[in-house]
Amino acid sequence: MDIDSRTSKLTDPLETLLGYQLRRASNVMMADLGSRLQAIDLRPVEASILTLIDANPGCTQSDLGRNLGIQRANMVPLMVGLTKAGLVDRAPVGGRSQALRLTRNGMERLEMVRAIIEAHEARFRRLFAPELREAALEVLRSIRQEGEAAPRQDDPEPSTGG
Amino acid sequence: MDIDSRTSKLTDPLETLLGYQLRRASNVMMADLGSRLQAIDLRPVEASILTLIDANPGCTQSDLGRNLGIQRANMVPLMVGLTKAGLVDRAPVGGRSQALRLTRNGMERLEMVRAIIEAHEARFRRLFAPELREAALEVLRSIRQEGEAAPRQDDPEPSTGG
DNA sequence: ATTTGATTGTTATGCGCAATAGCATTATAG
DNA sequence: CTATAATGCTATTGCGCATAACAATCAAAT
Repeated sequence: MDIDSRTSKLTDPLETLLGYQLRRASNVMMADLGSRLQAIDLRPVEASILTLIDANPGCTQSDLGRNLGIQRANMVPLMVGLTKAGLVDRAPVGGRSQALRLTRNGMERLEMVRAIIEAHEARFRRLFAPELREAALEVLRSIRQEGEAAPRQDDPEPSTGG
Repeated sequence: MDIDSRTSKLTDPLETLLGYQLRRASNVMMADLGSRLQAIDLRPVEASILTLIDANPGCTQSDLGRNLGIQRANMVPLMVGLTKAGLVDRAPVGGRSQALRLTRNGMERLEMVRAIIEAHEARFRRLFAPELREAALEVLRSIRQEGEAAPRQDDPEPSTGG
């Protein structure tokens, strides 16, 4: 190898890989959001769930799972937690289904979530040239469709997660 | 709620969030790469490591960790695995450090990795309008810098990971 | 030259997220 | 009515990442 063998900066052939950059950028944003949400004792997934329930009162936890790409099984402890925390109310609706709604506490918490998310998004949105913003979101959505439509040969449905 | 209460498609206020879309897109790409790499018995992290060692022969595993955003402690089982698999060679170099190099097997495997990554990247790169490609990578890199530079108040160094 | 500090590889351990398989309950379609 | 499907749930596994601590070795300071 060349000159700076002993420094810690390596030449990085991964820098040009879309998948790699996407992953690291995503991790950075998740870390930022996570640390902000800690202040109101929520994790990113939980914030997503509150947001979704508010926009779709009466939905079931299976609905949420499908939209967020979370397995039914993994939704259980999540919803139990939010319910015990008094943020979500579950009302039997016939069948095994339960209609989900935010409690008053849940709505108040959601307001804080909104403020936090706004600050968080603003921090990073400013890195995008204005003309790029909408286009970027659009491309990201198309990547999702690409993968969720044809997960390659097998059937291993998405992993995504809220 | 409105008309299609009972369908599984919810109205999704998260669609416009950069962080959310980034995360889901990243998960899609990781899933795709993961399933492809399974064919040659490697995981994405391992493929990254092989790539990095090849580009920086003689580097240490701490170097790799720093570049990939992986904790020293978590590098250990990774490198043990790759070494036992006969893909990487570790030679003491003074101090506790070990100089890492790909074995012949490692180089052959890396060739397969390259082909796989190329196909994988091509699948998704085609979703980007050509003018967007370089700009997009650049923005993603800037997001990384943003987060790795100022992880917010505390010191919780990045989580990223290869 | 000896102490101080930093770095490297390592062990152990815990937490969070996601996947799988299986089960009981209830609604719906034939 | 019966077969099918969907919902919520349990249990278990594996992976990724974090922390704390430790021994070995080098580098710098006094």
